[in-house]
Amino acid sequence: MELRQLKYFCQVAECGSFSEAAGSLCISQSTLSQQIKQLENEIGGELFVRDTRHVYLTDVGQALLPSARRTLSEAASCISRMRDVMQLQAGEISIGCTYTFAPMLRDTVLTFMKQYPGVKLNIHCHSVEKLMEMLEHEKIDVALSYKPTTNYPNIESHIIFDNKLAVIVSDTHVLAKEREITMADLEKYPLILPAKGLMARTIFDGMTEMLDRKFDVKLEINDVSVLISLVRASKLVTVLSSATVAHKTGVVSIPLSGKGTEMQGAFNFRTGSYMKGATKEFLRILCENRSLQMALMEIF
Amino acid sequence: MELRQLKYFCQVAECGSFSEAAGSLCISQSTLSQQIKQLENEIGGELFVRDTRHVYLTDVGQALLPSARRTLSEAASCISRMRDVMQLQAGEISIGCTYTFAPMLRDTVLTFMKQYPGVKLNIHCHSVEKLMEMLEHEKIDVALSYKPTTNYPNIESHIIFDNKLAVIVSDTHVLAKEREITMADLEKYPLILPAKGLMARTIFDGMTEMLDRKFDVKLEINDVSVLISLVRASKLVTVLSSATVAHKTGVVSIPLSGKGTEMQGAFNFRTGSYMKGATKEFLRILCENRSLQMALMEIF
DNA sequence: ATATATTTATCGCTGTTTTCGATAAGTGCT
DNA sequence: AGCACTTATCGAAAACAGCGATAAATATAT
Repeated sequence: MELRQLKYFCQVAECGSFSEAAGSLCISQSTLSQQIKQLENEIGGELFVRDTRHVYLTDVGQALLPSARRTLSEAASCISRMRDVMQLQAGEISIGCTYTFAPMLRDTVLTFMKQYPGVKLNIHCHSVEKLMEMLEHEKIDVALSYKPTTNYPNIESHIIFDNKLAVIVSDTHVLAKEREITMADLEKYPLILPAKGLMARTIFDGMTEMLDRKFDVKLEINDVSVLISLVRASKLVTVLSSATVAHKTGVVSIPLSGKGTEMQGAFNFRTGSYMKGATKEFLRILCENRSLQMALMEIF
Repeated sequence: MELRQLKYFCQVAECGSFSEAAGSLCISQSTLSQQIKQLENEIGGELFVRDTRHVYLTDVGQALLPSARRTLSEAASCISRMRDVMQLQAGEISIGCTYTFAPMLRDTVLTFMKQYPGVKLNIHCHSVEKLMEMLEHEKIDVALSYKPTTNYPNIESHIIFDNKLAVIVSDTHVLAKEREITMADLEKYPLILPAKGLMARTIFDGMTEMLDRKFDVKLEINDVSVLISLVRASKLVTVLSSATVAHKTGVVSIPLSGKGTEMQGAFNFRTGSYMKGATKEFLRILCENRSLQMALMEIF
């Protein structure tokens, strides 16, 4: 049994005539006769009673008709669903990002949802390590984060902006007016640090591990928003990528001198793997919006 | 797009491998590759991403998979529905009968329902004329009635028993003991007649139209049950086919002498037309039961 | 690094199937 | 009886599914 035969069958049932059905199907009447006969042979029963003037459905034919129509309609919906996905009118993508990157996604998400209302967007905020694992297991299609310092196999990173680790203080802090701050300067102030696992902390640790600095670390915390609000409301000092506080009020970021402060904003995806059309679109929109953020970046 | 290709596609998606899918489908891997490629060409998009080790669904493929499965399952249900109907495990038939015949159907209906619980039975009680019209318009598959006196084109009658018009009286009536009654005798008693349209009346009118009889008709009624109960409870006399009162108590039927008293019980169906398997079965059961009724018939 | 094994794609060929046009056969209508 | 219209059948041609062999690619093993 093939879809072609079901289509032929339904047409004959609708027309009540082989010749008329053959006409509207644009095939010869003989072909139609043969195909119906073949279907009947396969089933082992007659589908039509052929009066020389008309054609009637047998009880078996009557049983087949609604089922055949449903089958054809399901087949049609196969096509339309695929076309919808291809035209980005349907489907679903999952975007991963670090908590630091989440605020940057706002405009991209809004633009994407507006442009592709049929596509469902799933956003997962996690640590870089968790994101890389999710990428590997295909839980997400792409991950936005600072480029991981460790190398993950089968994962490729595409850098979208360069950033540097900076010192963050309240805008009323005595350091707020400085043009640049050294690691030595930092020893003089009470610190509050992002918890281990966050990229800023990883970079910071990388910078300090060769040195013999003694910092006055008062607190570690893994929530960047809370970290920033603590800094804003106190004389405490922290280090974060300058982009993280780009939109925040009440705090300022001051370049941190030294080597190894570079942090690269990137999207990460499975090497060689297929990327969904909708994901590509999301990234395209992200990169368009990026120019805005780049401008902000370049202030520092 | 054909069912074959959808089947292949689903198998590849399930196996995650062309070669393995080809094995379980009992076709060569090259054929499978070609068929999937053909499907992809028709759609205008890729369904799988071929890693040399594994095969992954693209977003289009992911969209197709559930739809394809539904389509295949609908196609399978086409087959099973038709098989059910062919094996008389599903379907529906409509039986027409006159009010006179309805009581005779009881046992047939019970046997049929027991034997074919999956088949729905519709029973329509109407006048012979209405039944013939319904037959013509395919509202019913077969009609049970006395063979119509007028000839309907395209309708064939198959006689299942012979019967005669009889005089019906209460078993306490003075005529109850008679062996035979003539038309002349009937003039001496008050009559109650079945209304015009009922077959017994048609026969009776046929017998009297050539004669110049003056009957004392007290009442006409088109409900046979009420007619019989009136006769049972009074000294009134009526005429009906003897079979009609075969099962009734309190009334007796006495042969009516004269010509043209013959009435033939028959099932009527469209000439040349296809008869559903379930209808044939219903009639077979009816005719088996008929032997019982024939025995009753032969009493008179 | 090289070889091996495994996987998918492609090519040429074969048998089958679909399709067509022509024709036969059947039946209602004039 | 003949016409008009239907479906079935036949033979030929085109299209297609399917196969085996082979190429190309790459992960795994050596």
